[in-house]
Amino acid sequence: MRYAPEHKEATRARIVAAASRRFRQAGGAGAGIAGLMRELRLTHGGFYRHFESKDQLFEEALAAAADEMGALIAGRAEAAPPDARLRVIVDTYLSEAHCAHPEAGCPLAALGADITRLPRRSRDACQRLLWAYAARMASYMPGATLDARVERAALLFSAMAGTLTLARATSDAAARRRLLEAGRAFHAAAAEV
Amino acid sequence: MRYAPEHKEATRARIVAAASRRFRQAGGAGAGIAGLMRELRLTHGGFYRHFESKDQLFEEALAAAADEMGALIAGRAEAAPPDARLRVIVDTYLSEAHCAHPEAGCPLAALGADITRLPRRSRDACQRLLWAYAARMASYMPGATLDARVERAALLFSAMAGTLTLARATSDAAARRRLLEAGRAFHAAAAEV
DNA sequence: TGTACATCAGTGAACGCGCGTTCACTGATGTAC
DNA sequence: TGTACATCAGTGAACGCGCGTTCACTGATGTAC
Repeated sequence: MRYAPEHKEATRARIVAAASRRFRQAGGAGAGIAGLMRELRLTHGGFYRHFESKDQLFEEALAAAADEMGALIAGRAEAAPPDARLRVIVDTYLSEAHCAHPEAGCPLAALGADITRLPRRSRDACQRLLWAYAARMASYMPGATLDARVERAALLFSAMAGTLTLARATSDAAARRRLLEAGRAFHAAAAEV
Repeated sequence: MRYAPEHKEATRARIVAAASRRFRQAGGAGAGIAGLMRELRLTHGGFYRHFESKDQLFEEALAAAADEMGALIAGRAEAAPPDARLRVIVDTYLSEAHCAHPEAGCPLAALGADITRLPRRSRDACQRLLWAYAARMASYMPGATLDARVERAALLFSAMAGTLTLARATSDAAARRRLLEAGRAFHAAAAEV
């Protein structure tokens, strides 16, 4: 059947949004096209009217995740007084909520290792998205030059992503809470120089 | 045919060693039983004489990787004067060699995200291995109590694992080198308190 | 205004493929008598 | 000492399954005449 002209775009956006969640939840290999389309009450055959390949979807899902996470962090930071922003960023990133919900969280923590294993072409695209995400966070970082602030953002966020991953792998709830709490102090101190 | 009594143990060890490399290289989902056994010039059917499941192999491969990495870091640290050990650890971990060879490197950086997605039973076992790896590194960390040193090791190594993952995802060689170099300074400073 | 045709998002069966796992079998050696 | 049998690491075909991808088809709407 024929649909309204904005219909296709809306479906495409729904696919990207759902994929963004599912990839972060289950990993690049763990989330499949069929299950994704079933969630949206569509059939898997239609997928290729919207995307050339699963890799292309992965890239767009990663972009959406980086946008979402960037907006969340920027929103929290902007709402705080300037001298509290770094601490708010660290506290938000290493919160129990973020730890418990990888599907709504940082793509570097959830998908970083997957990106290292992508074919060259996709890895290049994903890498650019990751660094754009760091660049967006640069304005909240200390540093004399923009380059120094971007570098600082890349270091702080990658470091926090590692600690968040260890926390997510830690099944004991008390140990996980302790690690996150210690991580907030550790990374806040590291971020300040 | 019948084999010498030590033969089975030797084959098992070869499987674990190869799996440890392959999992770190390709990820938990990317490395399969058939390819692994083919590398060892065995057939995949024989695998189940040695292991109950792929998950069990993953646990043992992770243990082997943690042992290997722990021994490498401890060896480098022990060879350095006491007050240089932290810096040697950070320089070794964030070296270009470690970045270029995930298959011989830190299991937290290569497999951390995979561990968060394991079924509960396996995740518990893997989590214990990760924390034992941190505990082994604790003796080189500053801190008043053993708990504080273990926590510091967990924070430093998880943080460095995140930065290493970002470096591995960064396809531009110059940017990767810069990130690793800046990372060595950043994490060395963070580790010292 | 009515009719014929083009469009194209979505359908659902089918493709080949590799996965983890199972199983009947092989055959050299060790053990029992 | 010779013979019959048990052992068991490794073989290779087969299991069902889900994967990414392709494709002939559907059918409501828009367009051309």
